[in-house]
Amino acid sequence: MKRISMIDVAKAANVSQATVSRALNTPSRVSKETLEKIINIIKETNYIYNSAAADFTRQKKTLIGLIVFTLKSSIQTGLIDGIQKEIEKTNYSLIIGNSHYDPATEHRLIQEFQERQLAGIIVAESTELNRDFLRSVHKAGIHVVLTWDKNEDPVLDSVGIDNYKASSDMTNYLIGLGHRRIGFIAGMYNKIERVRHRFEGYCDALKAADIPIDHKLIISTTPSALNGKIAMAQLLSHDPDLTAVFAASDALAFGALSAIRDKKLRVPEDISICGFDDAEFSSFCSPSLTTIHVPTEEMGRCAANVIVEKIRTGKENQLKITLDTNIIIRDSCGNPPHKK
Amino acid sequence: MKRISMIDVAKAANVSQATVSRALNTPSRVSKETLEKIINIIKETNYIYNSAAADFTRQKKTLIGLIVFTLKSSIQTGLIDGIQKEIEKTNYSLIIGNSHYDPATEHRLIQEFQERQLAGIIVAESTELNRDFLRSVHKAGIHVVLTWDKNEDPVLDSVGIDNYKASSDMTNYLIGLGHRRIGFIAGMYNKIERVRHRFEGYCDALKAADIPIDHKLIISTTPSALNGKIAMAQLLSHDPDLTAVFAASDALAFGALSAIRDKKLRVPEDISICGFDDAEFSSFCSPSLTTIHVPTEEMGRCAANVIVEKIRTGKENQLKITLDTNIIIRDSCGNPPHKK
DNA sequence: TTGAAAGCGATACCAT
DNA sequence: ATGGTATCGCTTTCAA
Repeated sequence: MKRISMIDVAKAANVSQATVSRALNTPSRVSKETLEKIINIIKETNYIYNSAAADFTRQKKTLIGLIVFTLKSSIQTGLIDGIQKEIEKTNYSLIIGNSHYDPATEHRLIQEFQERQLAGIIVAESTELNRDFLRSVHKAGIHVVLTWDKNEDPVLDSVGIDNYKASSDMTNYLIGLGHRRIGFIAGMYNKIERVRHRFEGYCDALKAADIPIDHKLIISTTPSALNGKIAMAQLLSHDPDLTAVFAASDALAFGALSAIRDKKLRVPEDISICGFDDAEFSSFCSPSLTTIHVPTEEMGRCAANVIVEKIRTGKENQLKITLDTNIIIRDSCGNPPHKK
Repeated sequence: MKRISMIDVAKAANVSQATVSRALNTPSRVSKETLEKIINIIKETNYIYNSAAADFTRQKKTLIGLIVFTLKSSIQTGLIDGIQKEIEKTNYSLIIGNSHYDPATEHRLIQEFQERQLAGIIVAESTELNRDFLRSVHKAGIHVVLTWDKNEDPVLDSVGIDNYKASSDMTNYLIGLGHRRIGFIAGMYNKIERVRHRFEGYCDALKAADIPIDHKLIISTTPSALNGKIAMAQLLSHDPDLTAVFAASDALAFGALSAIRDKKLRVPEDISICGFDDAEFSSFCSPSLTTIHVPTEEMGRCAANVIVEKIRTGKENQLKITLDTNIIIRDSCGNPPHKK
């Protein structure tokens, strides 16, 4: 049993294939009777329109690709959700690739997306290693939007937040509370630009306050509650003078809280903790977490809108959008304990 | 500037297009010199292989669709991550649709996927309303795998867990601890099959223990920490006799813990709480959460493998796979307090 | 309003 | 090992 195609419908309706195509795409350009006849035949025959063939003929895909580092994070999920919500309003669909923090995988995904002739690619955090490649893809006519970080790329569009500033603001907040020995737990800042910017924000804020940077207080790890707990336990056992820790993601901060409880210390009386992201759980944990709110969903929506707009208009102007973040003060930070 | 196509490469290399195609797909069937020549030309000309056109010609797509109810849940994320990890080992790509709990949207997505000629569709929780449609899609040659629930569908494959049994086991555990007034907070069991099965498991366990079902103790809401908190606050203010609450998702349970803290009650001394899912945060919150471990990632991997296998072999045998769940006992459940 | 026909970019069968 | 060519299912110009 062969699959029914447009030509079969045309024959059955005694019209040309062109007319069937018009009936489906621009019904206003077909007479009422013909339209009705065609619609009926389609129903009778269970004809399924082949949008893949249409894309092929039109020489343009209706797919947009998204590349993320990981899917296991509420933060990425918020972004994806936002992107999805905007994309689904259009006739585009979203195709997702996961690079697992690996530049080579990311490269492969970009190439694959290019070969699939996608209309556009949103990259949540490309490593700088692939920037040249992305620029060449962009030059070849596929729209590219970088997201997550306020980005200096001279060619590519970007939609992100100012990770550096948010991080330095938060560090200053801790300094303002009186802390001098402030630990820092973060993702892999050697690999991920936005995390590096957070790290730089932390360092520069300390420098500006004449606090020396102590590398024993800095831990880089894969962001997860478990790793946050491990990192915090390590800091606590090595550094009795520590009075505050800035965890550059809420998942890490959440795990850190658990390590502190295990040591029978109190937050914020004995030690202050703050996070970065404003994940859903952060306002419900105990104590609730002081953190930086990141508008992940809005960021996703914005990135999606930018790329759809670019695809539709074909404009070449570069767009750089930076969304605001702000410190959400809750219960996990306070003044440092008095020296014993 | 026109895009370079295979025919251009062929001309430049003084061979036929067929040879270029062979060079790319089955290099062993091309002489060494020819192959080399072609490779060079490709590099020089920056030719990009058009896999969309190849899919079209071959009459089969290399895309697999996934439909989820929501992306905002670590549970869905685990599933997606698992699917992704297996899919990316193959030459298929994953395209994601979000139905937002809406059957009509789900219907639209299924249709869209069918029109895109996808090789297969994984549906994380279709509403039963769309089962007929899915069966027709399956009949039309697109492989379909249902996931999340042990499923009785007579035609479609499924990979899931036994939500009913897990839920009744957990309820029995609470009953075994001595609880008689057990609240239940869950997602929308009227709309989602797996949640309904959890609800039925709870009800049947109570019945079996001769505990009457009290609808004032049952709340249905959208799963999130916030809603869990709201629901728990409501239960606490209406029902002073309540000694335990079974939240049918960890996010709800997490919010419930927060509501209990606000009332200055202790867990588990005053009230026991258990969840469902075993989300990452559940072992790090305070108290750590007794819950049901769901192998989301494995479920995703398994669903992906099933669909890829079906696509490749074209086999028609129906597969029903049920993965095991188990109760993870942590610190949030205990015996009920003594009657005052 | 409708039809005829070219074309999109590859694959794959059949020859040579 | 290589080439010629029909073909996939649709869109789109040009004519009628």
